[in-house]
Amino acid sequence: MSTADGSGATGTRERIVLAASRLMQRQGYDGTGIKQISTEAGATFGSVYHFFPGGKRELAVAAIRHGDQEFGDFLREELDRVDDPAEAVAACARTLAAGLRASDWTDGCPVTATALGSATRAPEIQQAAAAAFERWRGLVAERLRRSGLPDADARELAATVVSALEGAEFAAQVSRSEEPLLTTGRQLARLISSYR
Amino acid sequence: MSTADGSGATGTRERIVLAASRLMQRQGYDGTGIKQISTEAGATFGSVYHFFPGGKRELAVAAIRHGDQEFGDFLREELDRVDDPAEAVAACARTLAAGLRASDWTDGCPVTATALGSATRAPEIQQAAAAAFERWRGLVAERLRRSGLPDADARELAATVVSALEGAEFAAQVSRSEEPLLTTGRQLARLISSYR
DNA sequence: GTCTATAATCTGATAGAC
DNA sequence: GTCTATCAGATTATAGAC
Repeated sequence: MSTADGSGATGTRERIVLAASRLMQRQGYDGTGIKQISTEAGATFGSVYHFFPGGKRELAVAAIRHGDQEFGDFLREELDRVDDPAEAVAACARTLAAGLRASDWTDGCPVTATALGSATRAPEIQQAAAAAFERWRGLVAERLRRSGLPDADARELAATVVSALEGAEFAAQVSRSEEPLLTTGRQLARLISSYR
Repeated sequence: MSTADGSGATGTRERIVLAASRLMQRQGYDGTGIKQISTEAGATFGSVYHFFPGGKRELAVAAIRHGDQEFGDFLREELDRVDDPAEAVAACARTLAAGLRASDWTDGCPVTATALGSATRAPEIQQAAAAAFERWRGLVAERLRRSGLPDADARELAATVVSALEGAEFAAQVSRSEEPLLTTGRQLARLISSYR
């Protein structure tokens, strides 16, 4: 279900956000033009400014919020698949690695590329990215608490897991190799296991 | 000593590379113009193309190589300051956090921002970034081996340390908080200690 | 809501004088 | 090696017809 009303139909606004998210994920904020976004979305140039009067900045914030949702859903699903939380985090890393390879190393984190570089100029973008990281940390922490970890430990571990996965995904992307993600996943599992 | 010949004088070429590295670190590849680089370097527009006939791409590769050197030197120095390798990695994270705050959260990793987004279009840039990560992993692994860790463990840990520090630095940058780096540093220290 | 035309500006890159 | 002028194209954004 990709629409708000659940009808399955994709409105113009939604297609624009989706295209912006995908393109900025690969090319960054400054590397992606509004013209390219509108073309990819099958919308006209004017439609973009009709739905996003704030222009590129407003569109980037919407794209980051979309990536926030997307990666959050991934984390929730993947972490619930396996009983052992340490093994669940390692599985996350493996799935991310497979996805990265499947996209020929182009589709990294949907938030990182968009926020990096534009953050200093646009506070709204930086804040949207910060909110995404905060939410992801919360999701992982919740999962760890559910496994019996004390709140303080769960929060520390969650922050480490999100940061490490983020960095490993970028390392894997530029190295064009699954190794950094797989290795980091294994070591994160070991770290989590040490708390029990 | 910032010059190749050790004289201390800064040539035009070197000033251009330095300015490019700093600006791309903050604004990314596409967000940084050659005009801005030449102005910041105190050089003329034509000088840039005199030293870098390959244009912006060639300049970006030189900027990444400079960042590679810079962060490599930092790692080497910082890791040699403390005897215990686990504590040394935590100290690295603390120093990075302090530097990030001191720059008002603008100066993240000198390689990440430059490579992200431009990597798909320019293979030379992606390769330069991959080489940087590889070198950093080697430096950390060497330090861990020197502390008595078996080669296999040292390599796994080194890859994890570099990825995690990278991700934590970005998380700290967008969150405008030292917390992600400090937390990740503590947990990496715990992980390393668990190997002994 | 959709679409086109256009304004105003900026970009990377080149040529050539000094 | 330094500097300036300039080209051709792309960029964000706006105006207004339909």
